[in-house]
Amino acid sequence: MTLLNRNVDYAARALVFMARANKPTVSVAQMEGEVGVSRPFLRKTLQRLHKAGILQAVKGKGGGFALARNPENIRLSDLVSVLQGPLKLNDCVFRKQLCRHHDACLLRHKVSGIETRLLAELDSVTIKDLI
Amino acid sequence: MTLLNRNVDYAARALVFMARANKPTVSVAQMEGEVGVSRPFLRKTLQRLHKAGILQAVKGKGGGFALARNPENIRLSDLVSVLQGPLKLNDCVFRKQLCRHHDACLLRHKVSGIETRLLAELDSVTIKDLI
DNA sequence: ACAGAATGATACTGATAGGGTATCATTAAA
DNA sequence: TTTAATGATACCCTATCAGTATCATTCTGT
Ligand code: FES
Ligand code: FES
Repeated sequence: MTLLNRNVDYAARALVFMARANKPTVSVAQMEGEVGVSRPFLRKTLQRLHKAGILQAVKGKGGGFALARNPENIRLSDLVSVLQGPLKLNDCVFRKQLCRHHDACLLRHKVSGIETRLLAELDSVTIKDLI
Repeated sequence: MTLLNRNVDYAARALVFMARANKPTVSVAQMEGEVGVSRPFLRKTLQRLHKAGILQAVKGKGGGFALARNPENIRLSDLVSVLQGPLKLNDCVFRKQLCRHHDACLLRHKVSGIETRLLAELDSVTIKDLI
């Protein structure tokens, strides 16, 4: 199991770079070196964050990306939910009816609690924390 | 991201079933109904747990599987590490050199802390808790 | 007007992991 | 010797991960 996939990894580094840059926009070309991933791939990732409202984008010459919110308002959980999709609960939690005694199931409750606390941890880390 | 895959899900149910059964061994045929998965698949899963020393196995007629340890000594983290492999850290944590400032990296430390606490949670749940 | 630099959108590819089936060998009880 | 069980492999299909390629669009500077 991988907690964070590469997209989240790259995105976090790129966003930290942007937060530090103190410029209206930063182009992918300027970031690729520091982030350590090819330009087209990083671009696709940042486009997804743009669609999700986490980044602003300016097209055309001199354009690029910028944080759409203050760094302290962009959370690791935001990146995860956009780039890895929502945290899927364990199957019996998700698809009810998989086993009987669904409501009383202790595994379900334990796992649900663990996932809630994991999400809270991902929520508690912001881009500002990483600068 | 899925915290627990189906193998872990099925295995947990099967192990709880065995713990409750109070018999020397339980065959896969006896479990498949309660666990809700096909016999060959459940069998493969339990064989892996046997290889890992978590289950005992008795071949031949009347045979089956049994817990190799007391239920309070079999942890959710055991099932996860056998059936999902070890928790892989985020890429930059794992493959050093991916980005510079590796030692000082805050993302790395944050994620590492989150993963440690997640593992501790998986460690704290035993089969006994689920009976 | 035009060239160049940037993102938007989409399609494609290859590798890996998840989820599952099928088959044959081996063991032991009845 | 039949039958019921696990041991060990070899497959298969599908989805996700990771990355590339291409063309369209928009904006700036000359
Ligand atoms: S609800 Fe299915 S394992 Fe608990
Ligand atoms: S060590 Fe690579 S992102 Fe921190």
